[in-house]
Amino acid sequence: MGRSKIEMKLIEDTTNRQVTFSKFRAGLLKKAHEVSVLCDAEIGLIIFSSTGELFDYCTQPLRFHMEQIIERYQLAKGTQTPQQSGLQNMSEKLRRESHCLELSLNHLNGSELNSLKIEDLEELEQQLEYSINKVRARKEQLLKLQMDNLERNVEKMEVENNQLCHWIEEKQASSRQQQVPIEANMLEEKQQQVLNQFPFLGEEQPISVLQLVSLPPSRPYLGQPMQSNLQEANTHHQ
Amino acid sequence: MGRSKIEMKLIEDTTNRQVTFSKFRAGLLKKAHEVSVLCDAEIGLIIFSSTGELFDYCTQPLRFHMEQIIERYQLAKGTQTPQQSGLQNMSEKLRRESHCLELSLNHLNGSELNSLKIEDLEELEQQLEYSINKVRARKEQLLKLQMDNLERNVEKMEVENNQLCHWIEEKQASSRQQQVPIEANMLEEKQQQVLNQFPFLGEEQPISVLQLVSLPPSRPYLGQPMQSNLQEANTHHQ
DNA sequence: AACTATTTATAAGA
DNA sequence: TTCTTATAAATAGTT
Repeated sequence: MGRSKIEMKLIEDTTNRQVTFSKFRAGLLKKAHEVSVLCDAEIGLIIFSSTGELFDYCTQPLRFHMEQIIERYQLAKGTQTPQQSGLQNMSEKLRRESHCLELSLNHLNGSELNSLKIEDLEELEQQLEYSINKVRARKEQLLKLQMDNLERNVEKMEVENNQLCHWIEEKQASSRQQQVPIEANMLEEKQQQVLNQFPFLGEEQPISVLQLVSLPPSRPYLGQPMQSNLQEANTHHQ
Repeated sequence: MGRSKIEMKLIEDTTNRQVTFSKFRAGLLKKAHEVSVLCDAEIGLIIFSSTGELFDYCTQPLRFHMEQIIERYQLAKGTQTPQQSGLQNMSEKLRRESHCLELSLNHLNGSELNSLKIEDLEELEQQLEYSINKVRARKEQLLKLQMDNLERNVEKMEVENNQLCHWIEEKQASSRQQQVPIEANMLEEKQQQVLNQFPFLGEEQPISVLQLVSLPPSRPYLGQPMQSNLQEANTHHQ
C-alpha cells in the first residue's frame, strides 16, 4: 500500500527502515486499539524496534494491565505459573531451539539448490560440489591413512617396548645380585606412559555454528525466508 | 475502510462483531508480522477475544519466544525482580543468538532462486561453499590435532626407546662376559624401525582430476531445513 | 513531516 | 462462514 508494492523482506536502508517502522508501528497500535474498542478484545502488544526501543499497547492503560494480560496469557497457554518455574526451563528449551536452528543451517548448506530453474546451472553446481567433495574426501582419506600409520607405529612400539622391558626384567632377574632400583622405577613409569598414550582430543569445546555462518558481507535478503512467523493459538475457523 | 465508515465504538451486533474481530485479528497479525520482517522489530502480540479465545503472535516462532519478549518487556519496564537477572542475561544472549541464526538462515535460504540472475546464483554457490569449507576446515583441524598427539607420542616413545637401548648397552658393556648377540641385533633393527616411522603416503597414486568431476548419480537433497513455521489459519485473502 | 498515487484492508452484501 | 466488491485506510516514494 503506497506508491509501489514492496518486497516482504528486511529493508536494508537504515533510514528508510526507521521511517517505515514508525509508520507501521503507528498503524499497528491504531489497529490494536480499534479491535479492542470495536470488538471488546483484550490486547497486549509489545514492540521492540531493531534499536531496542520499546513500544507497547494494552487495552486498558492502567498501570499493571499489561502484567495482567501477560498472566492471563501464561495461564491460557498452560505453560507456567507466572514468572517462576517456567523461567528455569526456558533457557534449556531455548538452547534446544538454537540447536535446532543450527541443524537447519547445516541442512541448508546442501539444500534448496534443487529448486533452480536453470538446469544447466544446477548440473554445473552439482558437478562442482561433487568435485570438491571428492577432493576433500581424498584429503581426509590421506589424513586418516597417516593417522592409521601413526597408530600402527604406536602399537608396534608399545609391543616392542614391552618386549624390551621384559627382556630387561629377565636380565635383572637372571643377574639378581645387581642394584638398579632406580632403573626399575623408570621402567615401570615408562610402561604406564605407554598404556596411557591414547587420550587425544584434549582440546577445545565445539564451536557454535554461529561462527560457521558469519557470512561474507554482501548478499542481502533473498526474498521470502522459509517461513512466515505468523502463529495462532487457536484455529477455530475451519 | 470498507463500504462505509464505521463508528469507533463497540459493535453491538454479536455476529457482526465476531466477523469484524476475525478480519481485524487477521489484519493485525499480518501487520505485526510485516513490521517484524520489514523493520527487524521484535513483536509480541496477545489477543483475547471477547469470548476469551487467545490468539498470539511473536516474532520468532520458537516455542518460548513470547516468554522472552515478556521478559525483555518486564526488564525494560523495570518490573523485574533482581534475582532473575542472571538467567535474564543468559536468555538475552540466547535470544540474540537465535535472532542471529534466523537472519543467517534467511540469507542462506535465499528462496525465489528462479528469479535470481546467474551472477547471484554464482554468489550463492560461493556462499554455500564458504559454509561447507568452514565446517570441513574444522573437521580437518580436529584430525590434525589428533595426528599431532600421535606424533608427539611416537617421538616420546622413540626417545624412551633409545634410552632403554642405551641402558641395555651399558648394562651389556658393564657385564662384558654376557652373550646376547641376538638381542643386540634385535635392538638395532628396532632402532631402524623407529627412524623410518614417518613415511606415510606409501600408497596409491593421485587420481586424475578428470575422475574427480565425473558426475555423481544425483545428490539426495536434505529437504526443507525447518518445518514451515507458518501456523496461520486464514491465508486465503490478500 | 507532508503530500499523493497506490496498495491494502475491510464493511456490506451475496 | 466465505467470497466479492466498493470504499475507507494505510503507506511507499517523493517533495
